[in-house]
Amino acid sequence: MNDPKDPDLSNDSAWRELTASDSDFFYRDTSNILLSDFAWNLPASSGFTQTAVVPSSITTTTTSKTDQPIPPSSCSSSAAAASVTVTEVSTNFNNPSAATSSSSEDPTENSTASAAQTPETPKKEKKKAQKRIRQQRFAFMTKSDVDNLEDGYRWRKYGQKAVKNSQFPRSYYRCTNTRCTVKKRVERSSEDPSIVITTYEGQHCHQTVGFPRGGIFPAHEPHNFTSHHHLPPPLPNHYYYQELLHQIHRENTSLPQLPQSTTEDGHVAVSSINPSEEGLLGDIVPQTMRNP
DNA sequence: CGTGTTTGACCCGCGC
DNA sequence: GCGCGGGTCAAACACG
Repeated sequence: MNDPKDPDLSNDSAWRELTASDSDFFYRDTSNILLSDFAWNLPASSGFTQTAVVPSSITTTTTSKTDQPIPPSSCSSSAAAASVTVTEVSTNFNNPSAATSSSSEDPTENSTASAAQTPETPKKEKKKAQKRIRQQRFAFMTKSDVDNLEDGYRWRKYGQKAVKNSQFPRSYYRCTNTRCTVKKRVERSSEDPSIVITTYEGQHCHQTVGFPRGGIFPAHEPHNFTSHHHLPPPLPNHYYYQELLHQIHRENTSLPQLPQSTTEDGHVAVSSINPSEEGLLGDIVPQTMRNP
């Protein structure tokens, strides 16, 4: 609110990392990293051209110099070919507020609150019983001309609100899976209308439903994440981030040539992440997830 | 008819 | 306590 760039992010404890600076937004100006890398599936047909990822527990700054278009429906190949350059990743997985929100709050509460409602339940009582839960959130800043980016999940719009200090309304979506409590908000940046800020809240308890052409992870690429889809819904959210970074690492190491550069703000681009470097992955990627 | 969107009303948290 | 603003609900509506 005090920051016109993200008007409402500052008043939410979940956004403390995000609002520290602009770089906290994982804004990838020209990169081709796909949301599929983070268990979100974004086909090129969705119309987006540039993406950014903001796990609320990760502070990341990136730079990349590729302008190649995103190949449609080829998440794995495009991801492998993507020029992913991680310049700075500071892990905050020990964020007390984040840990609290994920561990002590029952993600099913939102859905059960409505599912358990009987038709004769007075509206007020419903509302009272329904505690407003904040789950961990992360946002994508996406340069796109379409608001609702396709990410492999089906979303049902349940609200739209005008946002103060922004000329663009904010749309509210929730996953159409009745047992899934994931929500997302979509709004355009008031500063740069070409940028769509998509904020995800919660974790999907199911796989993607919409894409016959791929899903989250390609079948030919065995992935640790798939094996964890059997887990109950309330996965620790940082698992996504672990996976995120793991993906980035794998992609980087698979790249024959990686750009190295120094960002404008002085961050030195790191073209690969050595899993042996405990400084980063030691904190966030379990040994079992690392490549030998 | 099923599914998704629109939109006004309502609720809630927070700052003053 | 009050007002503001964000978030949600739910009826009406649109669409395939």
